[in-house]
Amino acid sequence: MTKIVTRFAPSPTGYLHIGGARTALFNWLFSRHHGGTFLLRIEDTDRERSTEDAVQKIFQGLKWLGIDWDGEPVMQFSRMNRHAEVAHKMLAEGKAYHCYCSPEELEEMRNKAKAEGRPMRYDGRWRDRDPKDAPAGVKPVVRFKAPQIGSTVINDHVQGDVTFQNEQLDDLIILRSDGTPTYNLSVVVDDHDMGVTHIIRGDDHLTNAARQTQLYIAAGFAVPDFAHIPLIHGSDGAKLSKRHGALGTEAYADMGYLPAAMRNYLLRLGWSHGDEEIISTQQAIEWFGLDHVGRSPARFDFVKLNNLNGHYIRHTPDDELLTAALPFIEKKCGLQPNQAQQMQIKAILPAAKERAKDLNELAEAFAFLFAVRPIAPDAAAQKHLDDAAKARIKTMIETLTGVSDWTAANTEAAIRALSETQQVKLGQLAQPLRAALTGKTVSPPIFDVLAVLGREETLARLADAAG
RNA sequence: GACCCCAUCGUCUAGAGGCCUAGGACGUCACCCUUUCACGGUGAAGACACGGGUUCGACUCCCGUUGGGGUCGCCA
Repeated sequence: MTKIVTRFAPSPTGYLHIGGARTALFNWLFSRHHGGTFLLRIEDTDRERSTEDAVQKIFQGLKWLGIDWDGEPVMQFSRMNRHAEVAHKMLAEGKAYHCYCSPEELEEMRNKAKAEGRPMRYDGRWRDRDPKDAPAGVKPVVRFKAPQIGSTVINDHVQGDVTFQNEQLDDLIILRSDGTPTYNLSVVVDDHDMGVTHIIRGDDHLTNAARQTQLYIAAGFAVPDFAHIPLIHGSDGAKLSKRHGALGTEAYADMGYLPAAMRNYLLRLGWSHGDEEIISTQQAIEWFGLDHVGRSPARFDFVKLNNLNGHYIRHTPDDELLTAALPFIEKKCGLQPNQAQQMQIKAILPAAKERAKDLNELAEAFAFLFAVRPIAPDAAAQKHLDDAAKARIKTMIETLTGVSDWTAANTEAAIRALSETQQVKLGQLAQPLRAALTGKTVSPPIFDVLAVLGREETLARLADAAG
């Protein structure tokens, strides 16, 4: 059995978007499952649109997701000469030819085809023409002499056998008039030279697969295995746009998603293993295969991502979670927590992480710790601070002042006792307490809040609220 | 428009002719837990797009219709 080689081949024209991330994940998982190799190739042949910044973003995005690649990334542009070499060989073998059509002529062909309701097909006017007819001063492109009869079939691991009639495919340009290779040629040559055995990529390349198959055959290369995975759609079923989540991975990092959650979400989008939902990366490597990749497009759903992210936040060990949350805490709380402050955060982290769907929410849960007195209650909290509540707070101050050993258990016991003697429900004491101490109606368990705030700060905040 | 692909609860999906009274997860609703919000627990509503075949028997196979998507560049 030959060693499996997969690759991810993005073009560096923007960020690593979510669809690309999933493609990379599938390739990575597939190669890791088979103990194979996963290569990275940057398709930077479009000099106009490719940027170094985008290359770095792709690297960072993959690293964030925890996807590592084998060896150095291949920069496609640097292999231009080799691509051209293959084209020239085809030319010499009569498998390709010079075409002297001007862009205007092509445009005309396109318009005519459109007007007649036909798809644009190059009509092959230079295919068998004598090179002596070449107009002077026109630099020709090189076109591939594609088979005109018969059919080309892709044995796709996801889509099954897909047959294209060769007459549907025209003679594509493999070398531009300036001598540079075009996409389909470059991809074929690179995938062959890199020894890629399995090409796993988006469904949008399915027609390219047919053209590329013809190229593989003409070049005398072995045709690799294909797996065209369905595209990811937006929540409305339409093409994934930015507002749907077609963002770069760094945007997801900023939104406070954990890489593990993202991996799990992306994995389940188009792939399944029975009823399994929470799947560790280790497990994914063990289970992943092309046979359970779905054939229909999936919609990107933030709600489910949030649920998964919440799960991973809850199950991340405190120390690890704190490290991940620190940048968010700095942003939300406006400070870099010192040692003592980190201790405070850690004290309520177990309670806070039960409540957060992302790292931003988690960080917000700590904001009350560092709020400066007097605390400004939000509108909802304000409602719990009416005159009756203030009176109760005054009583609670007296009660709490009597607590000698300031622990959550002791303050709770004191307040519970008070609720009984005063004949009020615990909630009527707890909510004003929460509002006065955190300025919010939602917080970690209130006696944990008292404990972490400490006696002095608690009493001071209560005094502020009592007016 | 031509070619190609797809079609199970709102969403992600299980399902390889009888195991399906169609399962799980998210979401929704109800109840329980409870100092808030969460978490957790229990339960409910909720789908095989439609029409023809094939078969003793179709969610599963075939054909068509409808709907959705992709591709039609000297971009990748």
